[in-house]
Amino acid sequence: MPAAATPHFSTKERILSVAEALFAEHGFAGTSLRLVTSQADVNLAAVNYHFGSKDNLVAEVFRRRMDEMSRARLELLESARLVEGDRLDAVLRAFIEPALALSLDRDGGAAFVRVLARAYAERNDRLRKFLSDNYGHVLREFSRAIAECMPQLSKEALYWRLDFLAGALTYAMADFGLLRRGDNTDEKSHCERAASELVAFAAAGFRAG
Amino acid sequence: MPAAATPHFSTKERILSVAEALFAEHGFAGTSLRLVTSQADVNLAAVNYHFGSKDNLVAEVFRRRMDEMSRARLELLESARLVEGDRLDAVLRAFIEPALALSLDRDGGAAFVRVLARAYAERNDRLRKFLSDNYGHVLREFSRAIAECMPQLSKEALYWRLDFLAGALTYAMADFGLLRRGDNTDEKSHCERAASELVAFAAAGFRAG
DNA sequence: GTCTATATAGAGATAGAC
DNA sequence: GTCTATCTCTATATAGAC
Repeated sequence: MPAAATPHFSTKERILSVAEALFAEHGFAGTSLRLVTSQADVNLAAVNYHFGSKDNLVAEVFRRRMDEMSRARLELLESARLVEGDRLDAVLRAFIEPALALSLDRDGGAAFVRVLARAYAERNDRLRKFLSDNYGHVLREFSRAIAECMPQLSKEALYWRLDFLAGALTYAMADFGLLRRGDNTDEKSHCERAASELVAFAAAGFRAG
Repeated sequence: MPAAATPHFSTKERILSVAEALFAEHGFAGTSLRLVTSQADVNLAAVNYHFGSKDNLVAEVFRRRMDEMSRARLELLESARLVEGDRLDAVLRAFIEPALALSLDRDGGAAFVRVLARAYAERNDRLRKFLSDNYGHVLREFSRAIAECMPQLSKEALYWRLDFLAGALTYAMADFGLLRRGDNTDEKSHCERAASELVAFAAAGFRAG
């Protein structure tokens, strides 16, 4: 499963894929470059050659997935704006489904969802600034779109509920649940169930009170 | 603010308080024992003397808060069972408010809420087993209580919604939001607002569809 | 119970040959 | 672009004096 088994990818790509999987499993600080390079079957010095530093490697792991996910979210959001009548469900699906798509992606997307959850927990200022600078506008777009669906909702309540949604989405997609679930369902239907449950849960939550 | 300023506490207590704050900020792997001992103003060897290992120190940081929080949750849950009519709001408050109380606690409880969020993101098997073994029964009690409030809800939907609640609670309490909020509210009302918003959001979510 | 000193290992980063 | 070798720093853990 590590990229060592796919030698047709460049050294740089192999490093990124292996780093993503290891960051998901051990965190950023808990993943050494030695572990990354040995699993990627490249030389230890290759990380610094291609990325300059461990911090830059972390940022590149994010950029590779977030650009695509943000594009997908904004595109679906545009479609949702065309929905007649009550658009809240469509807007929420536009936020949730690209994350679902990632977590169904064979090529490491599932690991990246866990990396995202790690990033939330990190107080690392450089990482937070990188994410906020590069992808904060996506959250702001959704904030605006939901506000248009729910004009009677106060700005504070809207922000809280967006936070609740982001937290629930990240946890559920990263499969951090502490209660055990039956293992007789395959990953695909598991994730699709999660997405539709979350859309229903969040839509009701946004419409509350 | 670090416990170095409170020398009336034992070495062991000072280590626990400082470790909690540093784990919240830098994570478990990102926090070295050297940083802990220097900020706690104790000798480097003291950690191994009092706790045996870094892993045991992590576990003790959890035990110190989780025992109390779990007791409070279960006690409030018992009270909620006495509520006439629709108990869902009371049950959810029993789950949410002890976390709120922690995050308002002056003596490091606020840091611990972030440590909890870290624990979710950790795939560390020892830590997950420790938490599941020692505190899993609390979640199971809440699962049962909510099922009693919502007998028409399928078991799968119940588990998903509990996951969404846990995720939303952890994120909101740990203040991980990426959208910026006004800073003109003090911490206490900020947290109380979070709790009441979350109770309303989650109650509507559980009642959905 | 607390200290110094150190054993042992592993980290990130870089220089310079190829 | 990739390698070996190594610098420098830091980590956890422990032994043994006080």
